[in-house]
Amino acid sequence: MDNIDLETVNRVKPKMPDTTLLYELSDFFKLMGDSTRIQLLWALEENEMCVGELALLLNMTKSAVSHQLKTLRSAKLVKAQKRGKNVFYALSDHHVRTVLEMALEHVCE
Amino acid sequence: MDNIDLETVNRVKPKMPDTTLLYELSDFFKLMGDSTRIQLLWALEENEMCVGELALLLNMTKSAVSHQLKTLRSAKLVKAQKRGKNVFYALSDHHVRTVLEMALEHVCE
DNA sequence: ATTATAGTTGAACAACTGTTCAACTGTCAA
DNA sequence: TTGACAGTTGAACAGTTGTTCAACTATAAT
Repeated sequence: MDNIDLETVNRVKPKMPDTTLLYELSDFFKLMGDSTRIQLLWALEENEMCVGELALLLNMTKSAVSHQLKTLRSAKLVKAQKRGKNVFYALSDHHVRTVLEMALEHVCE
Repeated sequence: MDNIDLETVNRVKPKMPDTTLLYELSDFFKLMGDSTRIQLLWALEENEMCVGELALLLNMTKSAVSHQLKTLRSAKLVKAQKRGKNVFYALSDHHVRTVLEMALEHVCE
């Protein structure tokens, strides 16, 4: 006696995402799953800004902001450009806006 | 002497999301930021399934699956229905599919 | 050259997260 | 009623994550 429908399981199994894609997907969502990083992306959608400006805007230390920018940068979501003493950050991927808007639609209902 | 452009900061500040929305957004992304939960949602997009079937499909213990289903359920992303000895889970929000597809598009490039 | 500012870095710490394990509830069959 | 199965639950554990702190590099101004 077995309450499991093996047919269903076997039909769905090949439709599951492969491991690589799966981890890319969850890594992307993990990246967005932090309020500081969302704020950074949100702000940079308005204007490129340097670390000090972002720190002032979010009321955080430059160190904390810099750490998170590094994370976003290594995920290729933002890019950095040094000008004089400052390092200016800007969005490098305009997919970000779309995904944020989709999530907003989901959350606001 | 101050290298910060206060005008930019003051212009962007009012455009930032308020605290509540911010946390709703990041909580939603946190929810998607786990490969097990993505697999569960992905599978349930194909068919409602009971805990045992999902555990078999993902090659995990029923306990682990149950814990994650509880998380998804309290976020209203899935709903449960008891039938006999089994508890069948199904998607309760078809926004999920859209968001997953958007993220897929982002990741696959 | 010296000093001050902008930003980065790594270690440390606390908080959080996902899985496991064992004990438990509830349902069906014999 | 007894036993087996389906699922849930909470505690415990290890692994991860975000911020802080202090030390550091690099650029610009005097």
